[in-house]
Amino acid sequence: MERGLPLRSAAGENAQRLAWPRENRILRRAEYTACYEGGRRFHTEHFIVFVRFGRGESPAPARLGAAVSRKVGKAVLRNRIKRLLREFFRHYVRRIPDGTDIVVVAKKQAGEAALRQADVDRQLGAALRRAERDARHEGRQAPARS
RNA sequence: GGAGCGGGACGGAUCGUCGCUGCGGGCCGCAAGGCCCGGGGAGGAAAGUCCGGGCUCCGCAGGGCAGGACGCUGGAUAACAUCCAGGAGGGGCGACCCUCGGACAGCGCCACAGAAAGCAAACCGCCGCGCAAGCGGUAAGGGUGAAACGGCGGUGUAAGAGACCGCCAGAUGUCGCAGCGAUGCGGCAUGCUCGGCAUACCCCGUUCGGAGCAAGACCAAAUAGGGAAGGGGCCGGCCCGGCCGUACCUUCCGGGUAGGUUGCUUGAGGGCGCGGGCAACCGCGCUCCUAGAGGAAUGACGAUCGGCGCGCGUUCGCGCGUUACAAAACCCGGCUUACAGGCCCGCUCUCGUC
RNA sequence: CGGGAUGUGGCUCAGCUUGGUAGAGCACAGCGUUCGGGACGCUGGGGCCGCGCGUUCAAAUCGCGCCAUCCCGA
Repeated sequence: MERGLPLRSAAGENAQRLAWPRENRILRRAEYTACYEGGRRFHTEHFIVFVRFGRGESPAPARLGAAVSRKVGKAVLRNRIKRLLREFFRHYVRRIPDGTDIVVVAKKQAGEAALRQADVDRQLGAALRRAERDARHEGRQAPARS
């Protein structure tokens, strides 16, 4: 709440719920590509995070997309990493502005390390704070691009 | 006690908080949908995708060739490369394990060594004749090799040889008995003893149509159900044969969709009992319902108790570490591979004690 | 879901069809040449042929099962 991240609702009115329903997911390939090309990129120890503010549509909840390729590991491990990413998003979605798309790509090292939820929270939280700060620094409010 | 063989079943438990999903019920809403409650929610291999089927479409799924797969016998089964029972050969002290058509149908291969590697031959030898060179007779012995034309003993001979005899091993033919059969046991005859490799081609026998749930069906939306070029199309690759017929297919240009429902989980299904069968398995009766996602749900955090290992301790207990492999994607039957731990049953060998 | 290819010295590849000797180029080491280096010449070392089992007298080669990497089609 401090640190400048505004407290917004995830989807609809219920701001108290910590959920991750369908409209909060990035599904289409074109949306992923838009994030890769139009978003800011941040590297953490185990992930590459793309953040794109201000998607522009009127009902625009924040969304998350996870990309975990087969280089990372076998199916069980890949599923677990995706769930850890969703769990982070579920907890932090209230601090993310509406219309923000986040795509997280797992690096190969993510499979080799025994990740815990705390590790994911720390890395992605730091990346999001930097994205928010850079966006304010760049000019006006965060959703400046169109 | 130690070492081992075969088979079977399991593969953490409970609670709290926050989430996901589909089912049932209730409430709100014109609707899309939302909220609340209840009870479900990964595996023995879900894996690799190596076989076999079901199901769906190709109108029907025909004949031949090509190609693939399989390969002792009998049975089980929807089917199989699986399973059960048996046979033969090989390995192991043993429990037990492994392998399986055909080499007088053809085409081939057998390096090096060796005289000679497959049908006939003779390097050193041995024997006879000859002064010698050499000629002839031999295949017992030597040596080479993965493999060398049966083995042992005798008769015989110039020296030798199944040349002949006895026993043994094998081959071929034939007969009898047992068995559904693979095959086994036994008798007789022939001195026949002329190899191996088909997991290289091949031959014989059996078997196989193609695709695959992104199969397929329905609804909705969208576009001019557009233009150009080529090909008649379909029935696994080819041929025959058949069927359909102005549709269909391919490529390019320019556009438009790529949303929802269904298929989707009750099935060659699981458990128990009885009966048949050596068994695999089958039949009958009762009973149970046990994931259905869709860029893809079963997770995160915390607590307690377990299992195993190590240390302190050695009654209790305490601390630390560890708790595997691996994620359903239409569904079954198998195979193969991965796996922390422990559990049960039967059996073998060996050591010690009584 | 369906189909295909490749694993051989440090690197890039031959050899596999038709089984017996693993070879080439670059790289490496030594020597020569040069005042020295490069280039060049000569000599040399280096391989469990991805892993396991099988067939065979004998397997990089043939058969089966795994592992890894890469590429197509829907």
